[in-house]
Amino acid sequence: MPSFYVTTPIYYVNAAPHLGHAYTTIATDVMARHHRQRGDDVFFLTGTDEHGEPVADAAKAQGLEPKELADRNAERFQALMPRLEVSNDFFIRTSDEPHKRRVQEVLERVHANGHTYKGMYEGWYCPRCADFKVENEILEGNRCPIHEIELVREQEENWFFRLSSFQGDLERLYAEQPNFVMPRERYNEALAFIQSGLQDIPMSRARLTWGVQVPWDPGHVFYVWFDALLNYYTALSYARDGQDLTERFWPADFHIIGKDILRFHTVFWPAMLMAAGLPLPEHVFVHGFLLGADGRKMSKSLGNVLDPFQVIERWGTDALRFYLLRDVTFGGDGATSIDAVRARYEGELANELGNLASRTIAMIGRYRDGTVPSVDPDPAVVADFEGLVPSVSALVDRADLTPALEEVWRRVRRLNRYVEEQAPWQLAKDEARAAELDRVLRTLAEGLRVVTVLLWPWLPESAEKLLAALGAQDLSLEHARLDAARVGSVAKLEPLFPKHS
RNA sequence: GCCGGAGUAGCUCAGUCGGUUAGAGCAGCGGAAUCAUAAUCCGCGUGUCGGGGGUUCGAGUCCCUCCUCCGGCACCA
Repeated sequence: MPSFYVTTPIYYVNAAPHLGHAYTTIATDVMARHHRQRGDDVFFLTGTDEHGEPVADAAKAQGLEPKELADRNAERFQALMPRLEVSNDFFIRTSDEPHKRRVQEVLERVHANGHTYKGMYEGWYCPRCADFKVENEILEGNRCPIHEIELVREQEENWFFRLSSFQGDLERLYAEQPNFVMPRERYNEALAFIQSGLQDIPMSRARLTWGVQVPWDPGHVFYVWFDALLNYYTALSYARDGQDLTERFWPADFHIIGKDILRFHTVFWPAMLMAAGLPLPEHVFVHGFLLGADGRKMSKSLGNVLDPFQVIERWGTDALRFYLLRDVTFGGDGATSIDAVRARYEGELANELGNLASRTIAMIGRYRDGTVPSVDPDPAVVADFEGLVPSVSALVDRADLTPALEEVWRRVRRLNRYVEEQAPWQLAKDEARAAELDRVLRTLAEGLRVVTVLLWPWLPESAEKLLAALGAQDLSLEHARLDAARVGSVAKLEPLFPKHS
């Protein structure tokens, strides 16, 4: 049984969950569910990133300990998962003790392998924040973005990671594994960055305590990215009590990320693993940004933000999942709006799929008392479904989730067309054509079942409801064929995607 | 400035290695049907494929150049 290990980024607990978090998580969930249907041994990880200065600062501002703030916000992210119908196998928090111990082990190895050194970091420092500021956040006149006071030039002794020494190895990795970073344009972007020359990066902070302690120099904590990236590796060691899943699942098949964190995942992360002597993930897939209806970046001040919870309340979680992966090609940027959600919901989920289910079940009920005739399906439709499963699988393997969905949806449309072509209500009037009607109903029942099984990763809730009505709950792709004859009798079903809600 | 991306029908976009008359969905107009959540199905597009130049028997698809827009430019998570 092939294993499949897929991850979302871990979400920084300084912000509240929003559409962007939902988007990445849903996409990753679709991949995980699809692989489970294939019978793969799947592990799907998500979680929260909790260390670092922003959390420490925010906690201080609210009069809390960092851990208290992290607990509070991590809970909100954990609560998000069931609301999105997300089927993660574990939820990691970087404040977990086993995570911290494992981070120390791995980075101790990086240190022992000679990839670190003590150096001097010099930068603009805010005495009030007790922290360094980076060039692009500094205000005009060299002032702190928070306190607006003048910054001073200061130095701090830090541990550095010899990123520069991995330039050749990284270039080789990119040459040998052209699918290490996908899609192509992101590969180009990452490679261009590598080729432009890599500098060593600080890997510890001396002035901060909210983090993972550097084992060989306890006055320091690791810079948060070193601790955060390692979650993908550490989680496997303690996600299941008394079991270490590392051998079974490492290296990861896919890290799904947004383009805002490209550099960390496509450059620092593989270098870090190389330095620790660990195998590298197969693929980092970088998706785009969801934009406002006006095609601009979503922002509260522009008022163009799509609220995922509003969508869920009005149309349900499946509608959100479907919309996000249907209307915006996964990988690229795309505009989003509540009107577009409604259009997809009514035009496709309700009118096409929902109505196909209603008319199919109703006709089997009306003409055959709810029992699907035991005859062979129509060869013409069988032919149109030929190769569907392999082609969807191949697309999901490349994280082409939008074309994969389109591939299935074409069959939904095919079935509605089939109803019109055959006009079962005409056949029903003529006893002599009973065999034809039998075949049409069988074809529709199985066709509906097959598309529903294939749609399950995108529409888990509705698909399960529909399959229950068809009395065929088997989700495995092995039986996603028209001739599998799984549907025996059908049960009445309320509209799957009601309108006016 | 440098790097990456985008510019294709009213709207949103797809176009893999360059190859038959450039596609889909939506919206619009016309029609058919009545099993169904009045849901479906069929028909209807004279698009300078951002501008210009080049390579080629042949370019939306490769090269050069220009224009417009978006994003990134490392110690911010």
